Amino acid sequence: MNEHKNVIDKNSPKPLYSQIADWFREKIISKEWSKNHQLPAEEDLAKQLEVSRGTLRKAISSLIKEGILIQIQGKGTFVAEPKVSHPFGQELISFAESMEREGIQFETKVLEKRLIHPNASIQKKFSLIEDQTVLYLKRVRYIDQEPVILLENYIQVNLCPGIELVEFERIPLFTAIENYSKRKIKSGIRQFEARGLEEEQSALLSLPIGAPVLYIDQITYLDESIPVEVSQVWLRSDKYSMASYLHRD
Amino acid sequence: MNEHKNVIDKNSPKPLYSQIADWFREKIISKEWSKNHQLPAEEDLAKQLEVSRGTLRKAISSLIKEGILIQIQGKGTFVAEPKVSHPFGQELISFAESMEREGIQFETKVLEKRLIHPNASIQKKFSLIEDQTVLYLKRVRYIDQEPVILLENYIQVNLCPGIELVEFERIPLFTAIENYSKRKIKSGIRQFEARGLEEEQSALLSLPIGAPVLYIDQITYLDESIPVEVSQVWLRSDKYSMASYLHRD
DNA sequence: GAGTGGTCTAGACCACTAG
DNA sequence: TAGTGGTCTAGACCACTCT
Repeated sequence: MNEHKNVIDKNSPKPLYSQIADWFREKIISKEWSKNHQLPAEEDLAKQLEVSRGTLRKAISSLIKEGILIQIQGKGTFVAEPKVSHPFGQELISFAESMEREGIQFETKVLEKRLIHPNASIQKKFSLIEDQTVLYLKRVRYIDQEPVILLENYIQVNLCPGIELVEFERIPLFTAIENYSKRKIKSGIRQFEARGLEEEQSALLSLPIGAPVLYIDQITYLDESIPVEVSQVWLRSDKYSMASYLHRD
Repeated sequence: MNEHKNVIDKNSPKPLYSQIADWFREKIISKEWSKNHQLPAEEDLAKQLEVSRGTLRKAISSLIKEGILIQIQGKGTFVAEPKVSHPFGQELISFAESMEREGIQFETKVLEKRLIHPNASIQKKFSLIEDQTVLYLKRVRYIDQEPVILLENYIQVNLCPGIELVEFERIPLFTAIENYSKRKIKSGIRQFEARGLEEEQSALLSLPIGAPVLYIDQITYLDESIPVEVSQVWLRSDKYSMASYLHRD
């Protein structure tokens, strides 16, 4: 009768809508549901999954924001055609998480990792009043042996004690922050600019000085608008351009 | 008893949650609710507005995505501190709409407006098979007499007949598309890159050749994933950088 | 008319925060 | 313990699409 029962665990602390969304993503990534596939009607699907229609709709809604599903009133719910790579719908995911989700192979090289006193600009972003130390991280990401992303991160160590010991070659920064702070990352702001490469950066990204790159300034927050991480990212947009799905209410 | 009754019109075709969201925006923009102001509890507010808590939460949720409100479990709902300018939360709004909402004065100069046969790259984005004509628009936007944005738009005229007569100096493109197509714009995709200016563009934006600018490639869709407009935008990110609020579920 | 998604309701219980 | 948001339910009715 109920072939999907096993995928939903009502006793898990993870919300049902989130479990359902994960299950949809799997179906779609595995091509079990390929593009333009029509999903069962909401009412039927809700019955099969033994959840209310509202819960199901919350799951669908998050995938619409990611650009993975589309809904047309009177017709149905369909798997969207993939339009672009590297989408960052509304969901705050790190570059590493994004690449992993897309199945892109990459390597991370840690150039620097040390505790520093941040300059005034970083302090301001953290709303720091006292002169506290933060963990400074400088990394380059390679795809197919080519350098594509240069990242500088500043992490509030007092919010995640012990994080300075993490091997950031393998562990995604967001994972480490959530583990060591024992809290969840809640939101973030990304600001997009275009910049010409300076000498030091140009060597690291194998591009000439002055070459235009996407520059992203990011602040990541825990609950209650507590800033936990500030980063500056230089991105070769010839190799990895970023895209956003937008919707009009 | 009920001081807010007048703001919600249950007979309007506009959904209640959307009316409530507009009402919140007004309260916040007018500073009646200033930053860090705590909103009444959801249950109380729902009673005052004579709507269900679910409807109220849907309105709040859209403002959270825009970065205007934050919610903290156990504490309450608060007006967020403005963090950046030019946010494009989840909402698909045009550059003109965005600037208007922020109260930025700008001027638009139309450099070209004519029907053309688009090249292969544009045709592909429209998924056009036949060789149809589209309306080509080339505009520059000035803020404080300085050129800041260069826009090239390609509009499917057969979806919005008559749109070629619009005075685009005054009328926002999205408004014109919705009026002439008699349909609503539903979604869009923006792809961000960094590019160096070419000669012609550099003259229009008053920047040297090769200067890095934000390049945004956008496709706008009506219902059912019908592409109605394709645009290429060059943006002086020293004058107008774009920011996105992101949230983690 | 039958089938779909879009909106809305009125509850219920849980998780978290603070005094 | 009281107050807050977070999740979930089981319905209802409406708007739209297709035949």
